[in-house]
Amino acid sequence: MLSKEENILIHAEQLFAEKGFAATSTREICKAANVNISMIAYYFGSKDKLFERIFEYRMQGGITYAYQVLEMDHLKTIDKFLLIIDKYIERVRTLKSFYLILQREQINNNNPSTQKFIREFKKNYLKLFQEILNTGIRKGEFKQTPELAFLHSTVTGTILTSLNAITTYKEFLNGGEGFEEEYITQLKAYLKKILKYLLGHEKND
Amino acid sequence: MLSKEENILIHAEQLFAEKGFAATSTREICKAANVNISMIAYYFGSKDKLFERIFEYRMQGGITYAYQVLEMDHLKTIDKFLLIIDKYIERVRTLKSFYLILQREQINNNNPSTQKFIREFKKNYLKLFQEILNTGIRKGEFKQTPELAFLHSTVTGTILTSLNAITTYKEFLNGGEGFEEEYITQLKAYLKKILKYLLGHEKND
Amino acid sequence: MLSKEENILIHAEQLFAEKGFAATSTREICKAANVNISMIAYYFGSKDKLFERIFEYRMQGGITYAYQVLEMDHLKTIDKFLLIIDKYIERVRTLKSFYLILQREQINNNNPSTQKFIREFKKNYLKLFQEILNTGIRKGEFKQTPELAFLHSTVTGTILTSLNAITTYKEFLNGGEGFEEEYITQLKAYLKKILKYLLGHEKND
Amino acid sequence: MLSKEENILIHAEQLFAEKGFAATSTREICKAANVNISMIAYYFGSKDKLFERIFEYRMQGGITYAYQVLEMDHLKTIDKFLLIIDKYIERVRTLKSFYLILQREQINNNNPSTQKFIREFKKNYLKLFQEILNTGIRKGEFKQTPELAFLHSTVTGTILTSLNAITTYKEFLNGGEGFEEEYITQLKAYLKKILKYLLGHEKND
DNA sequence: CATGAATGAGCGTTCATTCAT
DNA sequence: TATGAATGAACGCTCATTCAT
Repeated sequence: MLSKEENILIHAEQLFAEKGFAATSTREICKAANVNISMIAYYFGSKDKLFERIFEYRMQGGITYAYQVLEMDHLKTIDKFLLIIDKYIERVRTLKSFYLILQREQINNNNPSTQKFIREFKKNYLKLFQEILNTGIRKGEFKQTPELAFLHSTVTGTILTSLNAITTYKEFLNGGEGFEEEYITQLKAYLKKILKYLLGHEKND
Repeated sequence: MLSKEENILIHAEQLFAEKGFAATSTREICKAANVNISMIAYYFGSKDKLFERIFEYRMQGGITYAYQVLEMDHLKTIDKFLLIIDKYIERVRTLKSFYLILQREQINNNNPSTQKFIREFKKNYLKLFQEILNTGIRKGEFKQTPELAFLHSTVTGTILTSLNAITTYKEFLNGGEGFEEEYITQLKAYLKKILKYLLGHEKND
Repeated sequence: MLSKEENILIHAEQLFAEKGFAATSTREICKAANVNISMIAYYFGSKDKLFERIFEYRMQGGITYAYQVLEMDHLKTIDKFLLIIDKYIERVRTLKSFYLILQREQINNNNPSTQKFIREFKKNYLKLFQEILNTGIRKGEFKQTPELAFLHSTVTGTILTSLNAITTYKEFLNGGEGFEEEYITQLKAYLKKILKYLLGHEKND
Repeated sequence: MLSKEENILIHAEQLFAEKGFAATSTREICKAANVNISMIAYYFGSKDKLFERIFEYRMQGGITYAYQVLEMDHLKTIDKFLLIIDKYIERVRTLKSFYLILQREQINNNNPSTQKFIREFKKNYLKLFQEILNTGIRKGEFKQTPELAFLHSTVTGTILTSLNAITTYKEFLNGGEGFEEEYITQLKAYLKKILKYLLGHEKND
């Protein structure tokens, strides 16, 4: 059972994802959440702070799983990387609305308080990627490393773009029942292939 | 010399790019364009129609260059592809504001009239890519083709993500004077490498 | 030690004095009094009733001292009058906040319940003044009496205006330490002089 | 014929006078002035600025008449003073609403922008009074001068208090038709008497 | 003679748009 | 293919108050 506060948060997130922050009115959110118009001020202080709270709520613990994976000593570095990417894909799919907001905020640059979050978030991912590359190189598993910025752009760009456009692609390709799951499986395989190539990893599957 | 109408269009585009459609007021646009407050209604009918007009204005002839390239018979298919991508990168950089709007609108799904444009735009690119792949395969230049959706996601995702985040990357990498041009050159080389690999193209540079 | 109820009362009085009734929120009062937000409804019923209660609280026994003075048979009537005025000045200074509220309410005429209080209060003072004048005339101490309304206006008008503006005057006259006490002493002497003149009282000091 | 702007101004002044600034809503003002709810923002920018504009509108040229009187060389100083006071009384009666607002603002001290006006206004009056006193003394017409602050308090305090309370006094004194005009005449005579006494002026009427 | 979450009306203001010229 | 005054709906938010505990 959701608390009233979380209830507002979830509905706000969904509407912000669909329409954007400015185009979503507090009245709309409250109507969707079936709460009184003054509850946003009551629980969050303001519309802006509600927006920030969504970021706090969704970003906490976002990257911790990745570091747990890094410590799994029985795995090869490439598999750690692929596992982290799988996890990232799952996260984007689960927190679909939030990742739409996140992408939009990366395009905007007029909300200082969320920019701070996003910048930190992005730098954490860049550090993580760097660490993986270093490990792979040190262990002799990776023969080369591409420019970090481009590797990151390809991984996140491919994942987000392909997930965003899934319905367009489905339509273009006349996909039917079960399209999405098959699509995700293929996406993972596709990324695996690209990464192995980019990192100069020996092929063994 | 810009016509009054174009003058409004350009300023509107810039503001929409910076702040989003809903967060930009018509007053703001008119102030920026230094025109009377009722000029938007006068020239475009409404704020919504002004927005659509930006799409019409910027999207016309967007893909025609690509088809001219396709007809350059002296070029190898892979080089045609790379030329088209280079041209696309230039276009994104030149029409920076518009591509920010475009990306945001791809995330939104609440503006039917622009969705129509975007969907058409995207399908045109998918068709173009398909055509290139077919040609390359037919001529024996490409040994394999990845799933169209993923290829498209990687190309546009990598380009847009890396261009959007250029300042973040510059900061993260402590880049100085001339960073951007070097960055673009490297991006093109990086994409060339990935594409050649994905298409099973023989290495010759 | 103040009761919780009085605690609210005192803080409300101070805030109403500083900002006016309408501009002071119940939240503000409760915060200042460090009590729960529903305590005003609990103790007083409503914000309006709290305001009325301040009037009841401060006006009770306001004029009783004056009637005690009237019975001091060893005093000359003029001295009774001056004693009452001194006492009034002290009262205005002690209940500074309340007298600010009172003055403002005399200007307003949109609060029926406080208007009732004020009208009664003012009439009591007019009656008191009338009684003093009658006594003085009867005893042959006063040779003349000015129009009651004007006498009252001069006494209260001079006192309240000069006390309200004390900081402005201090600034205008470059007053230093001890300015206020000296100012009050002079004010009393000034009023004494005027009253003796207006009442045709023989000078003897 | 009033301009729309002045129309709003006059109705706002009246409502502010009756109920105070905070207790008067912009909707109320617009309803009274029979204009659209957004006209306040349109003409004045905000409710606060409308309030300030009332001050600018009413205070301009407030004291100029007094200085014209000062230059009437055929008049005795005491008559100049009395003429200025008569003019002041007329002004208070004509701009009744504004003087109610003014008095309330003198009690409040939480509106910096009007405080500035009022402080200046008051200091101008104090200077004027000072000038009159100096002239009277220099010419030998005045034998003494009371403390400026008290003289000012008595003059303005008596006038404003007696004018504010006119209905209360009328009620208390069972006044009928023509009460007010008679009351004003008596007030002027009363002030004349007090002033002559306070200034040590020879009696000649 | 207490609490604090919750309410809904109303606040000042901004919005895209319309209208008379 | 112009103007700017004017409109009324909607905005985010604050208000005094209520209600279940």
